[in-house]
Amino acid sequence: MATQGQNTLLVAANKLKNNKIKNTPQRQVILSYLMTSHDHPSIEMIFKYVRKNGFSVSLATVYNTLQLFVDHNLIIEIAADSGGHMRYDYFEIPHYHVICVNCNKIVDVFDDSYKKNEKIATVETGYQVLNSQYEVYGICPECQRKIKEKEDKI
Amino acid sequence: MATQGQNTLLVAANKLKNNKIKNTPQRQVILSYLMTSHDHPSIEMIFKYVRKNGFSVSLATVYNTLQLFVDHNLIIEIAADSGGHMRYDYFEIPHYHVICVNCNKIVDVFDDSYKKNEKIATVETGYQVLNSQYEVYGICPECQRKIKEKEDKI
DNA sequence: ATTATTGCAAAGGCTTTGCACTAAG
DNA sequence: CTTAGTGCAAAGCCTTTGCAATAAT
Repeated sequence: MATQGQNTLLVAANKLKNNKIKNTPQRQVILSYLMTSHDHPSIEMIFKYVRKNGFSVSLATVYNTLQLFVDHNLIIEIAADSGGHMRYDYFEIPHYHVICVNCNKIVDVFDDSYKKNEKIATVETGYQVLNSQYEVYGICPECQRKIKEKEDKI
Repeated sequence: MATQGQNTLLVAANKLKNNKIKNTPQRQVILSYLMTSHDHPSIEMIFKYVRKNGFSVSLATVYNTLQLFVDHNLIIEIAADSGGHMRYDYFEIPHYHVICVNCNKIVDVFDDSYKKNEKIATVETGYQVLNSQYEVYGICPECQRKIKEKEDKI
């Protein structure tokens, strides 16, 4: 988790301006974090990150800001991890998430073929489809190794 | 939401026995509800349903029981609806969910083609894939109608 | 100058926990 | 008979809310 560079803050500031969202330091930092990291952070991770980078924030502001970004379709909420926490992700390019059920690590797969199912869903249900999400659950390579080590000891 | 028939309770009881889960009235009713309804109920819906059918339950038991069923892969948790509540679904035949962002109504689509992406995910990430979920968000036909009526009035 | 955002602290709501009672195998 | 499940109430945790201070355009 590197310290926020000045330039990514400017990119975020521009994104806010384009979306007619009032610029505040908190919003810039939160958005730039979501844009540049692949952490898929939780509320708490975002809260800590902003403070670690020398900005003031309250949890209330983090909640407000994320809701605002979701409403503007800048980011998406990802289904709760196994601790029951929502995770957030900047969502410009369609992709899906592969989630480790052991350590909750989330990685992206940039393949939008899952979106094809939206057409089928429209026809089958009559719903006016707005978007869709695909999530894969499994065990990450690191946890596979750890589990194997444990088993070998027995 | 029809009253629970005796036979579906027996089916549920058998399912529990096959999974070596101790049979209790609460578990039978909850499982039979999930097996036969297409409600994709929330915790609260399940709680009310069980009491409405003349059985005693506490919320703690509902939470315990659902966790138990999830652990035994009898049911799945569906991502929170817009009220932030988890929804539960009996999951024997692969299918995905189409969720109304307005009224939270959930319908099934019995098409398992989304599962194909699991192979891609395995290759791309090295994760040992256990399962995957696909969710489509949109507006149900009924809400489309309601929204149209409102607009026509303006 | 005007309007929106921030942040604190308190309130709210959902979920979990501990423990005594009761039921299942 | 032994082990496990249920249910109540209390505790815990996350999220939301109200309002005064502050910052953005």
